Amino acid sequence: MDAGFETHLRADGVEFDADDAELLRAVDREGSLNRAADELGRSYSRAHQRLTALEDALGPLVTRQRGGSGGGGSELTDEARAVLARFERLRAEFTGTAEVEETVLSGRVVAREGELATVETSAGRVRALAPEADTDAVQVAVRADAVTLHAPEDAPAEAATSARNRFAGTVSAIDAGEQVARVLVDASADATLSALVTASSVEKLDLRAGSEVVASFKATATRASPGEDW
Amino acid sequence: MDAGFETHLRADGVEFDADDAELLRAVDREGSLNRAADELGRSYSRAHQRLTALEDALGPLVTRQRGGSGGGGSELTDEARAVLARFERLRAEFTGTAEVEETVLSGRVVAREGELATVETSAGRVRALAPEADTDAVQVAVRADAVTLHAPEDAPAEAATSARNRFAGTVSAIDAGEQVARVLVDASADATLSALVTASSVEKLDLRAGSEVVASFKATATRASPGEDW
DNA sequence: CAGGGTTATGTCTGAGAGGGAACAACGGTC
DNA sequence: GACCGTTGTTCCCTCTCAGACATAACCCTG
Repeated sequence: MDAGFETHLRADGVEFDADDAELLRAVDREGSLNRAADELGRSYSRAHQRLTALEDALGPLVTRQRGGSGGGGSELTDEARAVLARFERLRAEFTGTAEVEETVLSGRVVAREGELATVETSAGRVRALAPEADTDAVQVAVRADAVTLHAPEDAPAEAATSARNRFAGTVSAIDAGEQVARVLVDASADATLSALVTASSVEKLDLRAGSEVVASFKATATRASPGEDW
Repeated sequence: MDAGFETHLRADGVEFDADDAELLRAVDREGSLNRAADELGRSYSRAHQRLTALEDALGPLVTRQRGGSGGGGSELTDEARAVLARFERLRAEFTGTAEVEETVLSGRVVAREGELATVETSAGRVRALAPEADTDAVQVAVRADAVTLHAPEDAPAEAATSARNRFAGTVSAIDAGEQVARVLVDASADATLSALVTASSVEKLDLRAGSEVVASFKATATRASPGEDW
Protein backbone atom coordinates (compact mmCIF):
# COMPACT_ATOMS: atom_id res chain seq x y z
CA MET A 1 0.00 0.00 0.00
CA ASP A 2 1.75 3.14 -1.13
CA ALA A 3 0.97 6.79 -1.47
CA GLY A 4 -0.37 8.37 -4.61
CA PHE A 5 -1.60 11.80 -5.48
CA GLU A 6 -2.96 14.02 -8.17
CA THR A 7 -2.07 17.63 -8.04
CA HIS A 8 -3.43 20.66 -9.79
CA LEU A 9 -3.27 24.42 -9.87
CA ARG A 10 -6.57 26.03 -9.10
CA ALA A 11 -7.45 29.37 -10.63
CA ASP A 12 -10.80 30.97 -11.28
CA GLY A 13 -12.79 27.79 -10.98
CA VAL A 14 -10.62 25.72 -13.31
CA GLU A 15 -8.12 23.14 -12.17
CA PHE A 16 -5.02 22.81 -14.27
CA ASP A 17 -3.98 19.20 -13.87
CA ALA A 18 -1.48 16.70 -15.21
CA ASP A 19 -3.52 16.01 -18.34
CA ASP A 20 -3.56 19.71 -19.13
CA ALA A 21 0.18 19.93 -18.68
CA GLU A 22 0.60 16.97 -20.99
CA LEU A 23 -1.57 18.66 -23.58
CA LEU A 24 0.41 21.89 -23.47
CA ARG A 25 3.68 20.03 -23.75
CA ALA A 26 2.35 18.10 -26.74
CA VAL A 27 1.30 21.35 -28.41
CA ASP A 28 4.78 22.66 -27.77
CA ARG A 29 6.35 19.61 -29.40
CA GLU A 30 3.96 19.30 -32.33
CA GLY A 31 3.23 22.93 -33.07
CA SER A 32 -0.40 22.11 -33.59
CA LEU A 33 -3.34 21.37 -31.33
CA ASN A 34 -4.58 18.86 -33.86
CA ARG A 35 -1.41 16.82 -33.88
CA ALA A 36 -1.07 17.22 -30.12
CA ALA A 37 -4.49 15.68 -29.52
CA ASP A 38 -3.68 12.97 -32.03
CA GLU A 39 -0.37 12.16 -30.37
CA LEU A 40 -2.04 11.84 -27.00
CA GLY A 41 -4.87 9.73 -28.36
CA ARG A 42 -7.40 12.33 -27.35
CA SER A 43 -10.13 13.77 -29.50
CA TYR A 44 -9.46 17.14 -31.04
CA SER A 45 -12.85 18.52 -30.11
CA ARG A 46 -12.38 17.84 -26.40
CA ALA A 47 -8.81 19.06 -26.43
CA HIS A 48 -9.93 22.29 -28.05
CA GLN A 49 -12.80 22.63 -25.62
CA ARG A 50 -10.50 22.06 -22.67
CA LEU A 51 -7.93 24.51 -23.96
CA THR A 52 -10.44 27.33 -24.35
CA ALA A 53 -11.80 26.60 -20.87
CA LEU A 54 -8.29 26.87 -19.48
CA GLU A 55 -7.70 30.10 -21.36
CA ASP A 56 -10.90 31.58 -19.97
CA ALA A 57 -9.40 31.21 -16.52
CA LEU A 58 -5.67 31.58 -17.08
CA GLY A 59 -5.44 33.95 -20.04
CA PRO A 60 -4.06 33.15 -23.49
CA LEU A 61 -2.03 29.94 -23.52
CA VAL A 62 -1.45 29.43 -27.25
CA THR A 63 -1.22 31.72 -30.25
CA ARG A 64 -3.31 30.27 -33.02
CA GLN A 65 -2.64 30.47 -36.73
CA ARG A 66 -5.54 29.37 -38.86
CA GLY A 67 -4.81 28.76 -42.56
CA GLY A 68 -1.55 29.65 -44.17
CA SER A 69 1.34 27.47 -45.16
CA GLY A 70 0.94 24.05 -43.66
CA GLY A 71 -2.62 25.00 -42.73
CA GLY A 72 -1.66 26.89 -39.60
CA GLY A 73 -0.69 25.81 -36.11
CA SER A 74 -0.52 26.77 -32.45
CA GLU A 75 2.33 27.82 -30.25
CA LEU A 76 2.63 28.21 -26.52
CA THR A 77 2.64 31.67 -25.01
CA ASP A 78 5.07 32.71 -22.30
CA GLU A 79 2.20 32.51 -19.84
CA ALA A 80 1.69 28.88 -20.78
CA ARG A 81 5.35 28.13 -20.16
CA ALA A 82 5.14 29.85 -16.81
CA VAL A 83 2.13 27.77 -15.81
CA LEU A 84 3.92 24.62 -16.97
CA ALA A 85 7.02 25.48 -14.96
CA ARG A 86 4.92 26.21 -11.91
CA PHE A 87 3.08 22.94 -12.28
CA GLU A 88 6.28 21.01 -12.78
CA ARG A 89 7.70 22.49 -9.60
CA LEU A 90 4.58 21.57 -7.70
CA ARG A 91 4.68 18.04 -9.01
CA ALA A 92 8.33 17.66 -8.08
CA GLU A 93 7.53 18.79 -4.56
CA PHE A 94 4.63 16.39 -4.21
CA THR A 95 6.57 13.53 -5.70
CA GLY A 96 9.16 14.17 -3.04
CA THR A 97 6.71 14.02 -0.16
CA ALA A 98 5.05 10.93 -1.61
CA GLU A 99 8.29 9.03 -1.96
CA VAL A 100 10.41 10.14 0.94
CA GLU A 101 10.51 7.86 3.92
CA GLU A 102 9.29 9.17 7.22
CA THR A 103 9.67 7.94 10.72
CA VAL A 104 6.44 7.83 12.62
CA LEU A 105 6.33 8.24 16.37
CA SER A 106 3.17 7.64 18.34
CA GLY A 107 2.70 9.97 21.24
CA ARG A 108 0.48 12.19 23.29
CA VAL A 109 0.16 15.95 23.26
CA VAL A 110 1.36 17.23 26.63
CA ALA A 111 1.35 20.95 25.86
CA ARG A 112 0.06 23.16 23.18
CA GLU A 113 0.42 26.79 22.24
CA GLY A 114 -1.74 27.55 19.25
CA GLU A 115 -0.67 25.47 16.30
CA LEU A 116 2.49 24.33 18.02
CA ALA A 117 2.38 21.26 20.20
CA THR A 118 4.77 19.40 22.44
CA VAL A 119 4.35 15.67 22.03
CA GLU A 120 5.65 13.01 24.37
CA THR A 121 6.97 10.12 22.30
CA SER A 122 9.17 7.10 22.77
CA ALA A 123 12.11 9.17 21.53
CA GLY A 124 11.45 12.00 23.93
CA ARG A 125 9.63 15.28 23.66
CA VAL A 126 9.04 16.54 20.15
CA ARG A 127 7.84 19.95 19.07
CA ALA A 128 5.58 19.78 16.06
CA LEU A 129 2.94 21.63 14.12
CA ALA A 130 -0.41 20.16 15.06
CA PRO A 131 -3.83 21.13 13.79
CA GLU A 132 -6.43 21.43 16.51
CA ALA A 133 -7.75 17.99 17.29
CA ASP A 134 -10.25 16.37 19.60
CA THR A 135 -7.80 13.80 20.86
CA ASP A 136 -4.44 13.83 22.58
CA ALA A 137 -3.28 10.69 20.84
CA VAL A 138 -1.30 11.73 17.81
CA GLN A 139 1.32 10.37 15.53
CA VAL A 140 4.26 12.54 14.67
CA ALA A 141 5.81 12.19 11.24
CA VAL A 142 9.35 13.30 10.51
CA ARG A 143 10.49 13.25 6.92
CA ALA A 144 13.86 11.61 6.43
CA ASP A 145 14.98 14.52 4.27
CA ALA A 146 14.21 16.93 7.12
CA VAL A 147 16.60 15.34 9.59
CA THR A 148 20.02 16.95 9.80
CA LEU A 149 22.92 15.04 11.33
CA HIS A 150 25.75 16.69 13.25
CA ALA A 151 29.06 15.62 14.65
CA PRO A 152 28.41 15.44 18.43
CA GLU A 153 31.38 17.60 19.40
CA ASP A 154 30.36 20.32 16.95
CA ALA A 155 26.58 20.23 17.22
CA PRO A 156 25.16 23.73 17.56
CA ALA A 157 24.00 24.87 20.98
CA GLU A 158 20.31 24.72 21.73
CA ALA A 159 19.98 28.49 21.62
CA ALA A 160 22.07 28.94 18.48
CA THR A 161 19.85 27.16 15.98
CA SER A 162 16.25 27.32 14.87
CA ALA A 163 15.97 23.53 14.90
CA ARG A 164 13.84 22.95 17.97
CA ASN A 165 14.13 19.18 17.99
CA ARG A 166 17.40 17.55 18.76
CA PHE A 167 18.31 14.03 19.71
CA ALA A 168 21.63 12.41 20.40
CA GLY A 169 21.90 8.86 19.17
CA THR A 170 24.02 6.23 17.55
CA VAL A 171 24.01 5.15 13.94
CA SER A 172 22.57 1.66 13.70
CA ALA A 173 22.75 1.20 9.94
CA ILE A 174 23.62 2.98 6.75
CA ASP A 175 21.83 2.22 3.53
CA ALA A 176 24.21 3.63 0.95
CA GLY A 177 22.82 4.49 -2.45
CA GLU A 178 24.53 6.01 -5.43
CA GLN A 179 24.74 9.54 -4.12
CA VAL A 180 22.24 9.51 -1.31
CA ALA A 181 22.37 7.41 1.81
CA ARG A 182 19.74 6.49 4.32
CA VAL A 183 21.07 6.64 7.86
CA LEU A 184 19.23 5.01 10.72
CA VAL A 185 19.81 6.65 14.07
CA ASP A 186 18.75 5.03 17.32
CA ALA A 187 17.54 7.94 19.41
CA SER A 188 16.26 5.79 22.24
CA ALA A 189 15.64 2.13 23.00
CA ASP A 190 12.65 1.90 20.68
CA ALA A 191 12.82 4.94 18.47
CA THR A 192 14.83 4.89 15.28
CA LEU A 193 15.06 8.02 13.19
CA SER A 194 15.68 7.73 9.49
CA ALA A 195 17.74 10.46 7.87
CA LEU A 196 18.38 10.99 4.19
CA VAL A 197 21.78 12.55 3.57
CA THR A 198 24.20 12.83 0.70
CA ALA A 199 27.09 10.40 0.29
CA SER A 200 29.47 13.29 0.80
CA SER A 201 27.89 14.01 4.17
CA VAL A 202 28.43 10.40 5.20
CA GLU A 203 32.07 10.83 4.27
CA LYS A 204 32.60 14.23 5.88
CA LEU A 205 30.93 13.21 9.12
CA ASP A 206 32.70 9.86 8.91
CA LEU A 207 29.46 8.05 9.60
CA ARG A 208 29.37 4.32 10.13
CA ALA A 209 27.41 1.90 12.21
CA GLY A 210 28.11 2.74 15.84
CA SER A 211 28.95 6.41 15.26
CA GLU A 212 27.63 8.89 17.77
CA VAL A 213 25.60 11.64 16.10
CA VAL A 214 23.19 14.40 16.94
CA ALA A 215 20.03 14.43 14.82
CA SER A 216 18.05 17.63 14.59
CA PHE A 217 14.90 18.67 12.80
CA LYS A 218 12.72 21.75 12.83
CA ALA A 219 9.40 21.94 14.63
CA THR A 220 7.86 23.61 11.58
CA ALA A 221 8.90 20.64 9.43
CA THR A 222 7.31 18.16 11.82
CA ARG A 223 3.64 17.45 11.64
CA ALA A 224 1.37 15.74 14.09
CA SER A 225 -1.85 14.15 12.92
CA PRO A 226 -4.59 12.60 15.02
CA GLY A 227 -4.37 8.85 15.22
CA GLU A 228 -4.17 5.99 17.62
CA ASP A 229 -1.32 3.57 17.77
CA TRP A 230 -1.57 0.41 15.71
CA MET B 1 -3.56 30.52 -8.56
CA ASP B 2 -2.81 28.16 -5.74
CA ALA B 3 -1.90 24.53 -5.28
CA GLY B 4 -4.41 21.79 -4.73
CA PHE B 5 -4.17 18.06 -4.51
CA GLU B 6 -6.02 14.83 -3.99
CA THR B 7 -4.22 12.06 -2.28
CA HIS B 8 -4.93 8.39 -1.96
CA LEU B 9 -3.46 5.12 -0.79
CA ARG B 10 -3.10 2.62 -3.57
CA ALA B 11 -3.34 -1.07 -2.83
CA ASP B 12 -4.24 -3.96 -5.05
CA GLY B 13 -5.87 -1.87 -7.74
CA VAL B 14 -8.07 0.16 -5.42
CA GLU B 15 -7.37 3.71 -4.40
CA PHE B 16 -8.40 4.66 -0.89
CA ASP B 17 -9.20 8.36 -1.13
CA ALA B 18 -10.62 11.18 0.96
CA ASP B 19 -14.23 10.12 0.32
CA ASP B 20 -13.45 6.65 1.59
CA ALA B 21 -11.85 8.06 4.72
CA GLU B 22 -14.92 10.19 5.28
CA LEU B 23 -17.13 7.16 4.91
CA LEU B 24 -15.14 5.13 7.44
CA ARG B 25 -15.18 7.97 9.92
CA ALA B 26 -18.94 8.33 9.51
CA VAL B 27 -19.38 4.59 10.13
CA ASP B 28 -17.28 5.00 13.25
CA ARG B 29 -19.46 7.85 14.49
CA GLU B 30 -22.82 6.38 13.56
CA GLY B 31 -22.22 2.70 14.20
CA SER B 32 -24.06 1.83 11.02
CA LEU B 33 -23.26 1.97 7.33
CA ASN B 34 -26.83 2.98 6.67
CA ARG B 35 -26.75 6.02 8.88
CA ALA B 36 -23.23 6.84 7.72
CA ALA B 37 -24.31 7.00 4.09
CA ASP B 38 -27.34 9.00 5.13
CA GLU B 39 -25.29 11.48 7.10
CA LEU B 40 -22.98 12.04 4.16
CA GLY B 41 -25.82 12.38 1.70
CA ARG B 42 -24.62 9.38 -0.22
CA SER B 43 -26.72 6.45 -1.34
CA TYR B 44 -26.48 3.35 0.78
CA SER B 45 -26.13 1.01 -2.17
CA ARG B 46 -23.08 2.81 -3.53
CA ALA B 47 -21.56 3.17 -0.10
CA HIS B 48 -21.98 -0.54 0.47
CA GLN B 49 -20.60 -1.35 -2.96
CA ARG B 50 -17.60 0.87 -2.36
CA LEU B 51 -16.97 -0.61 1.07
CA THR B 52 -16.91 -4.17 -0.22
CA ALA B 53 -14.59 -3.12 -3.05
CA LEU B 54 -12.25 -1.59 -0.49
CA GLU B 55 -12.42 -4.70 1.64
CA ASP B 56 -11.54 -6.89 -1.32
CA ALA B 57 -8.26 -5.02 -1.55
CA LEU B 58 -7.50 -4.03 2.02
CA GLY B 59 -9.03 -6.82 4.06
CA PRO B 60 -11.95 -6.52 6.50
CA LEU B 61 -12.68 -2.92 7.45
CA VAL B 62 -15.94 -3.27 9.36
CA THR B 63 -17.55 -5.98 11.42
CA ARG B 64 -21.15 -6.33 10.36
CA GLN B 65 -24.10 -7.25 12.51
CA ARG B 66 -27.23 -8.04 10.56
CA GLY B 67 -30.44 -8.19 12.52
CA GLY B 68 -30.53 -8.20 16.27
CA SER B 69 -31.40 -5.47 18.73
CA GLY B 70 -31.62 -2.19 16.88
CA GLY B 71 -31.47 -4.08 13.64
CA GLY B 72 -27.74 -4.51 13.67
CA GLY B 73 -24.86 -2.23 12.76
CA SER B 74 -21.27 -1.99 11.64
CA GLU B 75 -18.08 -1.18 13.49
CA LEU B 76 -14.61 -0.38 12.29
CA THR B 77 -11.92 -3.01 12.59
CA ASP B 78 -8.45 -2.22 13.84
CA GLU B 79 -7.22 -2.50 10.26
CA ALA B 80 -9.65 0.22 9.26
CA ARG B 81 -8.33 2.49 11.98
CA ALA B 82 -4.80 1.81 10.86
CA VAL B 83 -5.65 2.72 7.27
CA LEU B 84 -7.41 5.85 8.49
CA ALA B 85 -4.41 6.89 10.57
CA ARG B 86 -2.08 6.25 7.67
CA PHE B 87 -4.26 8.29 5.35
CA GLU B 88 -4.55 11.11 7.82
CA ARG B 89 -0.78 11.25 8.15
CA LEU B 90 -0.40 11.32 4.41
CA ARG B 91 -2.93 14.10 4.09
CA ALA B 92 -1.22 16.14 6.78
CA GLU B 93 2.07 15.78 4.94
CA PHE B 94 0.58 16.82 1.63
CA THR B 95 -1.30 19.70 3.16
CA GLY B 96 2.01 20.90 4.48
CA THR B 97 3.71 20.82 1.12
CA ALA B 98 0.74 22.47 -0.55
CA GLU B 99 0.60 25.33 1.90
CA VAL B 100 4.17 26.00 2.86
CA GLU B 101 5.89 28.83 1.12
CA GLU B 102 8.95 28.10 -0.94
CA THR B 103 11.61 30.27 -2.39
CA VAL B 104 12.30 29.57 -6.01
CA LEU B 105 15.70 30.18 -7.53
CA SER B 106 16.28 29.97 -11.26
CA GLY B 107 19.59 28.52 -12.22
CA ARG B 108 21.63 26.23 -14.39
CA VAL B 109 23.00 22.80 -13.63
CA VAL B 110 26.79 23.07 -13.62
CA ALA B 111 27.59 19.61 -12.31
CA ARG B 112 25.76 16.42 -11.72
CA GLU B 113 26.50 13.13 -10.04
CA GLY B 114 23.60 10.81 -10.48
CA GLU B 115 20.48 12.26 -8.92
CA LEU B 116 22.44 14.97 -7.17
CA ALA B 117 23.08 18.23 -9.01
CA THR B 118 24.98 21.41 -8.34
CA VAL B 119 23.01 24.40 -9.55
CA GLU B 120 24.37 27.88 -10.10
CA THR B 121 21.81 30.39 -8.88
CA SER B 122 21.62 34.05 -7.97
CA ALA B 123 22.21 33.06 -4.35
CA GLY B 124 25.25 30.97 -5.15
CA ARG B 125 25.80 27.28 -5.72
CA VAL B 126 23.06 25.02 -4.46
CA ARG B 127 23.14 21.26 -4.14
CA ALA B 128 19.80 19.69 -4.93
CA LEU B 129 18.09 16.49 -5.94
CA ALA B 130 17.36 16.70 -9.64
CA PRO B 131 15.65 14.12 -11.83
CA GLU B 132 17.37 13.54 -15.13
CA ALA B 133 16.34 16.25 -17.54
CA ASP B 134 16.99 17.28 -21.09
CA THR B 135 17.77 20.85 -20.16
CA ASP B 136 20.26 22.63 -17.93
CA ALA B 137 17.82 25.37 -17.08
CA VAL B 138 16.17 24.44 -13.82
CA GLN B 139 14.36 26.07 -10.98
CA VAL B 140 15.34 25.13 -7.47
CA ALA B 141 12.66 25.14 -4.81
CA VAL B 142 13.47 25.38 -1.12
CA ARG B 143 10.66 24.92 1.34
CA ALA B 144 10.53 27.56 4.02
CA ASP B 145 10.14 24.87 6.67
CA ALA B 146 13.36 23.22 5.48
CA VAL B 147 15.55 26.24 6.14
CA THR B 148 17.36 26.26 9.46
CA LEU B 149 18.76 29.50 10.84
CA HIS B 150 21.88 29.69 13.00
CA ALA B 151 23.62 32.33 15.00
CA PRO B 152 26.66 33.26 12.85
CA GLU B 153 29.20 32.80 15.64
CA ASP B 154 27.87 29.36 16.47
CA ALA B 155 27.00 27.99 13.05
CA PRO B 156 28.29 24.44 12.62
CA ALA B 157 31.38 23.92 10.52
CA GLU B 158 30.93 22.78 6.96
CA ALA B 159 32.24 19.31 7.72
CA ALA B 160 30.27 18.89 10.94
CA THR B 161 26.77 18.90 9.55
CA SER B 162 24.84 17.03 6.91
CA ALA B 163 23.26 20.25 5.63
CA ARG B 164 25.09 20.74 2.37
CA ASN B 165 23.70 24.18 1.58
CA ARG B 166 24.65 27.10 3.69
CA PHE B 167 24.34 30.81 3.12
CA ALA B 168 25.23 33.74 5.31
CA GLY B 169 22.83 36.63 5.09
CA THR B 170 20.97 39.35 6.89
CA VAL B 171 17.39 39.30 8.05
CA SER B 172 15.38 41.71 5.95
CA ALA B 173 11.99 41.18 7.51
CA ILE B 174 10.15 39.09 10.07
CA ASP B 175 6.54 38.18 9.63
CA ALA B 176 5.54 37.20 13.14
CA GLY B 177 2.52 34.96 13.54
CA GLU B 178 1.02 33.52 16.68
CA GLN B 179 3.62 30.83 17.29
CA VAL B 180 5.35 30.63 13.94
CA ALA B 181 7.27 33.38 12.21
CA ARG B 182 8.34 33.82 8.64
CA VAL B 183 11.85 35.18 8.39
CA LEU B 184 13.17 36.66 5.16
CA VAL B 185 16.91 36.35 4.75
CA ASP B 186 18.79 38.23 2.05
CA ALA B 187 21.43 35.76 0.94
CA SER B 188 22.66 37.89 -1.92
CA ALA B 189 21.69 41.05 -3.76
CA ASP B 190 18.74 39.43 -5.47
CA ALA B 191 18.06 36.23 -3.60
CA THR B 192 15.83 36.22 -0.55
CA LEU B 193 15.32 33.01 1.34
CA SER B 194 12.16 32.51 3.31
CA ALA B 195 12.44 30.50 6.52
CA LEU B 196 9.63 29.28 8.73
CA VAL B 197 10.68 29.13 12.36
CA THR B 198 8.97 29.06 15.72
CA ALA B 199 8.48 32.22 17.74
CA SER B 200 10.74 30.78 20.40
CA SER B 201 13.53 30.44 17.84
CA VAL B 202 13.12 34.09 16.91
CA GLU B 203 13.52 34.91 20.56
CA LYS B 204 16.43 32.58 21.29
CA LEU B 205 18.39 33.71 18.25
CA ASP B 206 17.35 37.27 18.97
CA LEU B 207 16.31 37.75 15.38
CA ARG B 208 15.26 41.14 14.07
CA ALA B 209 15.54 43.05 10.84
CA GLY B 210 19.25 43.55 10.19
CA SER B 211 20.44 40.53 12.16
CA GLU B 212 23.23 38.48 10.67
CA VAL B 213 22.30 34.83 10.32
CA VAL B 214 23.44 31.68 8.63
CA ALA B 215 20.74 29.83 6.73
CA SER B 216 21.24 26.16 5.96
CA PHE B 217 19.21 23.52 4.23
CA LYS B 218 19.82 19.96 3.14
CA ALA B 219 20.52 18.96 -0.42
CA THR B 220 18.10 16.04 -0.05
CA ALA B 221 15.34 18.47 0.91
CA THR B 222 15.96 20.66 -2.11
CA ARG B 223 14.47 19.75 -5.44
CA ALA B 224 15.27 21.01 -8.89
CA SER B 225 12.71 20.78 -11.65
CA PRO B 226 13.16 21.62 -15.30
CA GLY B 227 11.89 25.04 -16.24
CA GLU B 228 12.94 28.26 -17.84
CA ASP B 229 12.91 31.55 -16.04
CA TRP B 230 9.74 33.59 -16.23
C1' DC C 1 -44.64 -14.57 16.21
C1' DA C 2 -44.94 -10.04 14.29
C1' DG C 3 -42.04 -5.68 14.32
C1' DG C 4 -38.21 -3.07 13.05
C1' DG C 5 -33.79 -1.41 11.52
C1' DT C 6 -30.03 -3.22 9.53
C1' DT C 7 -27.11 -5.61 5.86
C1' DA C 8 -27.02 -7.38 1.14
C1' DT C 9 -28.24 -7.19 -3.85
C1' DG C 10 -30.03 -5.75 -8.23
C1' DT C 11 -32.21 -2.54 -11.65
C1' DC C 12 -33.50 1.91 -13.53
C1' DT C 13 -32.39 6.61 -14.58
C1' DG C 14 -29.89 10.80 -15.09
C1' DA C 15 -25.63 13.69 -15.29
C1' DG C 16 -21.18 14.38 -17.01
C1' DA C 17 -17.10 13.40 -19.59
C1' DG C 18 -15.10 11.95 -23.72
C1' DG C 19 -14.76 10.06 -28.62
C1' DG C 20 -16.12 10.44 -33.35
C1' DA C 21 -17.84 12.64 -37.20
C1' DA C 22 -19.33 16.36 -39.88
C1' DC C 23 -18.83 21.01 -41.62
C1' DA C 24 -17.53 26.02 -41.95
C1' DA C 25 -13.73 29.42 -41.94
C1' DC C 26 -9.11 30.56 -42.88
C1' DG C 27 -5.07 31.75 -45.66
C1' DG C 28 -0.61 30.54 -47.77
C1' DT C 29 0.89 27.53 -51.77
C1' DC C 30 0.79 25.71 -56.23
C1' DG D 1 -8.67 29.89 -58.30
C1' DA D 2 -8.39 25.13 -56.53
C1' DC D 3 -5.91 22.68 -52.82
C1' DC D 4 -4.71 21.55 -48.26
C1' DG D 5 -4.24 21.12 -43.28
C1' DT D 6 -5.24 23.66 -39.72
C1' DT D 7 -8.58 26.03 -36.26
C1' DG D 8 -13.38 26.61 -34.74
C1' DT D 9 -18.08 24.70 -33.83
C1' DT D 10 -21.76 21.51 -33.38
C1' DC D 11 -24.27 17.24 -32.76
C1' DC D 12 -24.70 12.48 -31.34
C1' DC D 13 -23.27 8.29 -29.30
C1' DT D 14 -21.14 5.69 -25.57
C1' DC D 15 -19.25 4.79 -21.17
C1' DT D 16 -19.03 5.44 -16.38
C1' DC D 17 -20.62 6.59 -12.07
C1' DA D 18 -23.76 7.90 -8.52
C1' DG D 19 -28.47 8.36 -6.75
C1' DA D 20 -33.17 6.26 -6.26
C1' DC D 21 -35.84 2.64 -5.54
C1' DA D 22 -37.24 -2.00 -4.62
C1' DT D 23 -36.63 -6.39 -2.39
C1' DA D 24 -34.68 -10.18 0.21
C1' DA D 25 -32.31 -11.92 4.28
C1' DC D 26 -31.25 -11.39 9.02
C1' DC D 27 -32.11 -11.70 14.06
C1' DC D 28 -33.01 -9.60 18.57
C1' DT D 29 -36.99 -7.47 21.10
C1' DG D 30 -41.36 -7.31 22.98
